[in-house]
Amino acid sequence: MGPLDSYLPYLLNRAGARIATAFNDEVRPLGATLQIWRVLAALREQDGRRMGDLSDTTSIEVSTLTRLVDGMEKKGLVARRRDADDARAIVLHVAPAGRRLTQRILPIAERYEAVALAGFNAGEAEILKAALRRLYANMDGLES
Amino acid sequence: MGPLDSYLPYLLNRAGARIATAFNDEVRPLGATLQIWRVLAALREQDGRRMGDLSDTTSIEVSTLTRLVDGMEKKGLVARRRDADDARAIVLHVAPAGRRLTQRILPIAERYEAVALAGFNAGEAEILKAALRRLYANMDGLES
DNA sequence: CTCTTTTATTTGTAAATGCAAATAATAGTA
DNA sequence: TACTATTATTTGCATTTACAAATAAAAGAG
Repeated sequence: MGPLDSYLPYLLNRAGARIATAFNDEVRPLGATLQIWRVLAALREQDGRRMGDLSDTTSIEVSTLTRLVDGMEKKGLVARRRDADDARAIVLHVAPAGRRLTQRILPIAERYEAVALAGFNAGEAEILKAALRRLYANMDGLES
Repeated sequence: MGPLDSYLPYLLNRAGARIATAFNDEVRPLGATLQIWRVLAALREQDGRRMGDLSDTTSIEVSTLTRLVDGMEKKGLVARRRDADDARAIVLHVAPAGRRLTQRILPIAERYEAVALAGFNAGEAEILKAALRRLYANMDGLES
């Protein structure tokens, strides 16, 4: 392996970590965290998701998610309901306070997208995103 | 903000998290962790780095790094020395066991690079890496 | 229909994390 | 030189995290 800054996982982590900590600092005054935002954003895309589904889409480990959701529930951001079709499962729904918080964080999220992609034109940005999707899918190749 | 999987910070985190957990699982049998590897890789690139420098290059928060290095020192992977030029600073050096561990992890790291970039040709890979470096640099634009 | 296996979530518990304060040394100023 | 400000690292402490085990329900086998 050559220099660190030609090593892809390094570059990926470095960029991700920098965005994550800056974003986290910025939503803290709103009483949120990056993890809370991840859950809210996933529910915004589709409400009533199962815990396991949320764990997959947010990349938050499922036992960690349980306790994160405990806190969000106490804050009135979300509500747990038992899934009608499968009593093992819990489905999570946004609550009014969660919707309000989402609306407050959205412009910040949009600003981060814009700042991160400054100097990229639309085509370049799409190529980058496609590459990141491919990269994620490529990791299937390890389950051997 | 549209669908999650067109949101760059999301794609970045998702890909990074997947690589990170898989890698972590893989080095665990060797008595290592991803964080330990990050420090070893940084020292492999340049030995005798300061704690603050290591914190920057590994994206590990400096107080977390202190305790991580405590553990690595106990395992004989690295050694702390006081910087001769500036007695406030600590410089970290790899120790023999650290070099051996690095050698064992290197092929795994190389495999991860290869798997992640499967299907990318050399030019595409370099474009992706350049984009990730730019993205990282773009975050300077928030310090306003 | 009972028994076993699989799936979904939570809980126990130890370790990792990160903010803020403490410590220690250098650099700058009068 | 003494005094203040800055920089580097560590420590205190509360929160977050994650592995493994426990719980609970559905699905499959006989």
